[in-house]
Amino acid sequence: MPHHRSDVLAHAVALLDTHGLAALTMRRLGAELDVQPSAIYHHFASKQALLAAVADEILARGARPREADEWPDRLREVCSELRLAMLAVTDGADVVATVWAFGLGAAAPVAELEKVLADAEVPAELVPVASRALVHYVFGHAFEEQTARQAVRLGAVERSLESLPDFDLGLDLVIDGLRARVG
Amino acid sequence: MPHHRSDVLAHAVALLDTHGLAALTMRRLGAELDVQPSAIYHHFASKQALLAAVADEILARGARPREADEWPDRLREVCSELRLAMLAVTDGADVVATVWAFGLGAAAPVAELEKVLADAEVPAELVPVASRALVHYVFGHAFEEQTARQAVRLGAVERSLESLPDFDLGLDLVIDGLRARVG
DNA sequence: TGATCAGTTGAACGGTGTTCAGGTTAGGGA
DNA sequence: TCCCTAACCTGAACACCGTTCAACTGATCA
Repeated sequence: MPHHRSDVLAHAVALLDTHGLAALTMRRLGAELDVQPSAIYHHFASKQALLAAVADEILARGARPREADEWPDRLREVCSELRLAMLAVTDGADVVATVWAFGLGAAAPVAELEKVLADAEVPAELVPVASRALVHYVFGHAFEEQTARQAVRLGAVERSLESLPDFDLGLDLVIDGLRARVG
Repeated sequence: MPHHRSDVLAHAVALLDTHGLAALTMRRLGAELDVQPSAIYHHFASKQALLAAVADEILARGARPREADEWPDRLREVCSELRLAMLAVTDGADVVATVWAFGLGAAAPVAELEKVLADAEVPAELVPVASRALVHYVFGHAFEEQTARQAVRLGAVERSLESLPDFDLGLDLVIDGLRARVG
């Protein structure tokens, strides 16, 4: 029974979530689809392209409505959505951050951050700086949180998760520094 | 002629710097040392352990004297040293950030950041938050800068490096947010 | 009926990290 | 001088990996 691109993508995300990034190989994904590994290349040009689609799918699944009016809360909304979307899937932060870093996808959140900043009275030269600082913080924090969470789950470490710094607190650090430069 | 652990490490850093992380293979490193790949396992338990040592070596080579008196400048010194150390070696940001994220090494800069913050009048619960926010920013910025730089050098992209956000500006964003919570 | 085309097969290529039993070689104590 | 120990290395193998390619299937549609 032939599969569509969306089937392959869905199985890839499921495999990632249940067994982690290390298990997301072309061979194993092929086995999951009852198909030879080479068949996947009919749907995705390379594993990188597949991972890019997986990253975008992770972000799409984590979409949430926008409600805030003020730009600081708007920034918090975007960053929080990004964080929760990545944390919702095993190794999601790793996949999304890597895909974004190589410019292969996952560009929507940064674009939205830049739009929010531009609509506020943030100086133009600060817009890329601030969006980068925010997204680096979110990626770094989510990756660290997810790694620690999985290390604890596997029993590798007993270090409690309470030692993880609070996400919103660090976010406010950047936002406050930004607020001091507006109006 | 037998090699020492330090020989292997030095060759690994040289290979990384001249040909990039993708070329840092046990087989290739063995060839560089005129030795079988398996010989390397006598000096390092795994490739991960080798990379951890490489990361620490990169940081050690980038050490610079401390001169600042005030804590904000002290934070700038530590972050700048970390950034320059990583940028000094091809794919250095990738290696150091990955090793740190998995808790295998490169812990010194974060420890120093935490010490500087603790010595200042920064509230105790803010110390881990702030050090994480700073280090995530430095890693993210350096990785992005290094990736873009190498893409340009390889002619893959002509996008100029001027579009890269200024490092110090983003750093001040965090430091200012921090300063607002002190004294 | 025949052509088209999305989807798949199965084998192969050239890599990767890692393991392991056994060999070599240099140095120091008896 | 002999022997032993420890450091270091060999060479082959194992179990994977991403990717390519010519050839095959099967449904859709003119």
